[in-house]
Amino acid sequence: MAKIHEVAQAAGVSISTVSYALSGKRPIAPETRRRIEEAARELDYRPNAGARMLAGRRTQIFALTEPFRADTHAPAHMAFVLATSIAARRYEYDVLLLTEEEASAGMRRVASSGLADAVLVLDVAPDDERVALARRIALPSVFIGVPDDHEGLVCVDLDFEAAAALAVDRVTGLGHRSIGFIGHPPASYLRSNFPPRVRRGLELRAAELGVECRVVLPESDGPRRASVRDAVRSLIEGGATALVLHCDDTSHAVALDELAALGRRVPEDVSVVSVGATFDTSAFNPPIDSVPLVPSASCELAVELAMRLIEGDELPASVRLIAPEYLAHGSTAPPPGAAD
Amino acid sequence: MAKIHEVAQAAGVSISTVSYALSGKRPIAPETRRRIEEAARELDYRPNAGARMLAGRRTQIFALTEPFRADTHAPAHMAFVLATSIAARRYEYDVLLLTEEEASAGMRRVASSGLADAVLVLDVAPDDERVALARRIALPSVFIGVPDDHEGLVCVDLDFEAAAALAVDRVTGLGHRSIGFIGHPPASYLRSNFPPRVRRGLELRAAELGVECRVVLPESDGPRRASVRDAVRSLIEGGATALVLHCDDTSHAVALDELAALGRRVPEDVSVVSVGATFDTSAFNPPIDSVPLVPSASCELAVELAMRLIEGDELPASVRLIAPEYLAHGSTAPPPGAAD
DNA sequence: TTGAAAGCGATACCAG
DNA sequence: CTGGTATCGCTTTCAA
Repeated sequence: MAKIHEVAQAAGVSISTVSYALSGKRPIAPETRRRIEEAARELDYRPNAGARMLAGRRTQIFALTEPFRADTHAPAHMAFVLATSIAARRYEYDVLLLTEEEASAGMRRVASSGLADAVLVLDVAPDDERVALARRIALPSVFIGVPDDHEGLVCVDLDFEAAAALAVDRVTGLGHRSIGFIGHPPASYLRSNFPPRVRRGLELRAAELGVECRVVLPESDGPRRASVRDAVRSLIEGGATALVLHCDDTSHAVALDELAALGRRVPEDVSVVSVGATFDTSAFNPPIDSVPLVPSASCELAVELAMRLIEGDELPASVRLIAPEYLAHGSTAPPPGAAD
Repeated sequence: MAKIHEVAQAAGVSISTVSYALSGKRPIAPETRRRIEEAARELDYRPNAGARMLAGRRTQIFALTEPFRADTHAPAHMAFVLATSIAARRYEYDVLLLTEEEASAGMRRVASSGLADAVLVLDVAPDDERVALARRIALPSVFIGVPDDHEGLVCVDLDFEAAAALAVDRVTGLGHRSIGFIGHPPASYLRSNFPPRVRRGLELRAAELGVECRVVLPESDGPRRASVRDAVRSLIEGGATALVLHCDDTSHAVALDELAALGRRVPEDVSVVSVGATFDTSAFNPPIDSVPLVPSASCELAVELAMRLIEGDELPASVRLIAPEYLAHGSTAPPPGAAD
């Protein structure tokens, strides 16, 4: 824990010169800068965090609020936390965790104690209580996800509707006229904001294109994942030649397994596309086409917006939807019997 | 962001009195204290974090290092992070996240900038590089998990060997003479420190008691989780009347499913005990006895030890193993054909 | 291009 | 039981 004073002494300059040399906030003679940097390195000097916060009116910390809900999907959630942390480090920011009940009380606490410069809101619910809080506190905040009432907020998210539409476009373009959709469990459509958006995007585009579309929302637990299997079977037997999946990784695996059990090959007999997955769909057997939800994309944008808010930029409150991308892995083809 | 000065003014006292009243570090007249507390509440006053760190030489922050490894089990990991955060809040501490490459570089950074008062080390590998770091930095650290070389460190963990032994004791006490063990995938036994400890505890106690014990370490992915199913089948056909499980939740479900498929009832035909699970084994069908790994137990102890280190207590470097507990849920019974 | 010194907002010592 | 004030280590204005 060397202090700036020691660095100054070692380099034979004043402390203000050290500060400026290290922050780059004003020009320093090359030779002086060299001596300072060397001294700093030798002493393993880093500005004291507390002193910096106090004098610099910058904490270099983001508060990340994440209410681990009962139905939070752990792997996806972890990916977002990790992506946020990595994005933050690019700006020399650290991440402070606010969990559970603390996700709200903590926001207030952090705001009034000046522990963070901005709040990043994760795992957003449609009627999220953090919306009201974000409006009241002094800190800028960015939502990763879109609550129902988002007036005056800065939100970032994948354009889930466009993502679903992209999947529909793909298989429709290949000639499919009947699409089966396997979604999350029904309860998710009430608690989370994105499942309905995927569904809506799918149904809207299907209607626009005049293709048939059947939706099933199976429970994703239970013995042998029976309801996912049932869903696959009923959709296939109902004539679907393309399956669009928006569910967890295990349900993906079960669905593919059931297709195999039914003797349907992918993509020769059935085309399959995954929408909004955070896991690697190319690792399945066979690899599955995907319109993924990329945590780093959302989190990098969120962090960038947060930085601009911190710097005082007046960002227009708005929902920034990230354009989806289609990743082909060979799981789609024209439907069986299609004229080439 | 009210300051102490405003509170003092509102309450008609000096700022030092406000500070003392709020920190409780010296006696204050009841009436004075009342006025101060009211003023603080009305102004939503909280001491500025930076100023507090600087003047008080306490950051009220724990750094939590967690290198999201590729094979990190997300739900378990999340449970530990959450438990740590909750335990920390009991002492009015916040948690700063250090992930990825930052898990090491971040430790150094946080130590030399005085951003945290202590480091909590999660997801410990047998040959963890953070061990060497912990020895070099000025901050106290507590490991949640036990690295191979833990000399001079304070470590906290479940007594996995005792946990496994407890499971063996249970079924042996009921009359079982042949135990089947289904563990994590083989790779985990190299990368993590606890799977080998469970296995060792199991085999040791089985040997002591003179009961047969067969170990299978199935891959936990793959279509239909075939290797878990194979494991169950081969163990049962090999004569095992009791199954000890130390694997992820899905593998548990698959194993139970396979038992059902084989027509074996639990516990009438086969007894089942789970060891080291962080998930709720009573939610399976049927509910499964468990010697659980309780994140809150480990994390609360770790935080308590960290607090004592921060306060300057000279704790002896040591591995604190938490005694396991057996939770009965009705999945064990005497083996079929046992004389009552 | 550099230095001196005034804060930043608490804590805690020294007085009274 | 309460107040004044030095101090924490840095950033940043003001001056040279």
